[in-house]
Amino acid sequence: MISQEKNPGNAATPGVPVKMDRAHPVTLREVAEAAGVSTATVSLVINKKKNARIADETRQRVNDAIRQLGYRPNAMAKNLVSGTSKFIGLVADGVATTPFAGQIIHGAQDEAWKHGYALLIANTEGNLDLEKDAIAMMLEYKVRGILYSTWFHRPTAVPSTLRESDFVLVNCFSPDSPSARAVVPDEAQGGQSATDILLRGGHRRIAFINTTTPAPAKDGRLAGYRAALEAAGIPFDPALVLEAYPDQEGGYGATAELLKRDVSAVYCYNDRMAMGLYDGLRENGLSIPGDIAVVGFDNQEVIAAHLRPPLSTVSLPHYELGAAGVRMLLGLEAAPDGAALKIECPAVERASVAVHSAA
Amino acid sequence: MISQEKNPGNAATPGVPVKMDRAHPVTLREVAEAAGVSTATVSLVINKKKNARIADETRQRVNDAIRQLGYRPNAMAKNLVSGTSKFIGLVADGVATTPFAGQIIHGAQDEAWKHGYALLIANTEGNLDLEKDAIAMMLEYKVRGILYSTWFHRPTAVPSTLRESDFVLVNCFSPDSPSARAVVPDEAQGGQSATDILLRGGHRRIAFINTTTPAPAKDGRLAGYRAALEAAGIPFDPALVLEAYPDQEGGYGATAELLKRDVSAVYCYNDRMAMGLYDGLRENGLSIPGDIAVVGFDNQEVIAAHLRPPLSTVSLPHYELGAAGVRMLLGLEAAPDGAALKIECPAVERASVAVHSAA
DNA sequence: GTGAAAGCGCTAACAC
DNA sequence: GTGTTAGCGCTTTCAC
Repeated sequence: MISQEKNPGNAATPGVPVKMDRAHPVTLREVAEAAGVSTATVSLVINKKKNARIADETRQRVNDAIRQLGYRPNAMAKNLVSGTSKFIGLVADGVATTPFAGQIIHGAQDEAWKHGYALLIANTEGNLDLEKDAIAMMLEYKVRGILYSTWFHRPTAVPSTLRESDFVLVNCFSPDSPSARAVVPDEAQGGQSATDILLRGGHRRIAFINTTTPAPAKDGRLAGYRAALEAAGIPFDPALVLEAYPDQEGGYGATAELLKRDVSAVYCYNDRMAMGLYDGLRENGLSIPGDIAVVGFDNQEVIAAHLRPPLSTVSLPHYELGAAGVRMLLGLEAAPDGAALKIECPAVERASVAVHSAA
Repeated sequence: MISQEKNPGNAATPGVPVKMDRAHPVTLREVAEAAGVSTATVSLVINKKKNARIADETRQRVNDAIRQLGYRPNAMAKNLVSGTSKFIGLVADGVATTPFAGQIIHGAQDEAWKHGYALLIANTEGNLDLEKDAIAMMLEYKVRGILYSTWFHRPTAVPSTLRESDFVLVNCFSPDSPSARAVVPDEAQGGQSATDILLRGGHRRIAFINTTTPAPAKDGRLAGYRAALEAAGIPFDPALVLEAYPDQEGGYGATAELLKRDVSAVYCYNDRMAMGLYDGLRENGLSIPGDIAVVGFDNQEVIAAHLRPPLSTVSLPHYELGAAGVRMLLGLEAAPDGAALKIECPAVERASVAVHSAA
């Protein structure tokens, strides 16, 4: 066991609060005694109450005592009195696990903090018992509300205990209780933006390598592709839509099929597929974007920004998802139509699509 | 504003706890009244006190009342009484931001949970004011202790307020206060393991592309490389150590220099460099691992596992760092020598090094 | 201007 | 076996 003093050498540093190393932390009552006033007065000073008619001299004495003793308010006591805590819970099925989705935590934490709330997190890794316990814990801490988030965009069931509190679904939605508030990425708009990058590059025959796995993203990204084509007056050709497993190997494996399609550009379901496709294309002696232009989806930084050439793609707005979740929870924002709030997936243009020489 | 009832249709579902939609949640006192016993009895039943001599029939009535009313204990009140909370704070300078370091949160959360603690997190993004506020908040919530973590392994200063609580440095260490408990990755062992993979592959002339940026990792990984060589009886040749910026571009850019060295294997400071090097090698018509074997460091999943060929590397144990941090904080584990606890960086062998045909 | 006192929801002595 | 009661540290009327 390592010995570790809590306040080494404070006594030797004049002017610095000297916190006694007592078992019990300094209480408001002790501050009051030290300042020779009542606890009520100290409370008023601390909370800077508007109509607090406190003599400047008194206020001064109290503040001195606070500094002297190194007083820290006890948030538990505070919350007990007020009945509500300043916590927002975040239960995640794996956002901490997966690389970029940690941004949901980040966005939620920033936004929560901005409004004076602290984040209480729980990673359930999909374990339902754990999830139940996590929610119970948050309920017991009287959280202001709970953000229930999934690491990839998908439908989900709302755990019944979640209803004992305010809650917002983040990156997921509940088909069973459509009235539940939710915030999700706008997959269709993203798919359209991705396709638009290619369209702006002058391409007309554009393939889409979709995923084989069913998901809102699969449908949404395809819908966006079709919408973009339609807006550009290009007829949809089902033959140009391939499917593959959504990772590097899938993208690589789709190369041969793709090359039979005689296209000048490809939009991949995600960046990982694009990464695999890069390899496949290269092996066939094709250059990007010269011979074929490529866009991905997700903007998975480690990959997209550093492939050669850097990959144009569309960003999955995890940070915004977390932040918007908090705002919805706090009633600062709502979906216009009462359905899920859709967050934009912004295009990120890099070098995998040549700039169109305006012909 | 969306209307959202908290307990839709409960009244229609017999057998399910009917939680009134009252402003005030159900209290222990109300449970006591409903069950016709005193609050003390209810408290005893809830906390399953060992020496609680409660009639089975009474216990039954209490439990029924609890279920009936949908009672949830108020953790704030509980903690107020006990004086300590069941929180562990985690302040991070960016673990939620960077891809894989979110695992620190994950590991800490799992381990904390295992011991009955909840995680209170704060991402400071390096902002010192925010950091101070975050620590203050945690102190006010009377956390059991604080994990102070950095997103990459580095020396750090210990904020003075941190000393008001128990704390453990995670993924960082304090040169100024060596007595502060800390847990860090074992870079030297990792470097040695990485080099060993190559050695076992039968390689003798092994280059090391180190980073240009000063960091414990830079020194440690080099030391490990030298130790492995020495253990294998291979003299250290400074000419085989190159330096480059630690990303894809850096690795790619180092290709030319590397090829002048006439080596059969390369150990890269990190996976991103290895990824860039793959491109460089390929452009020079060299195959991996046939012409040249490569190992990386970090085991950045999205990259390492999906390059072609998949990259052999060494894992940065972020999850373990977080978990060990919690254990140290709780006094369940300590560094043997009182210095920083070093966590192993396990080798992850994939296909970028050929298996040695035992000659 | 400031203090006394009630009470937030719970636990733990100590009665009976 | 079970009830009474005194706080935990704080906020908040309401007196003075």
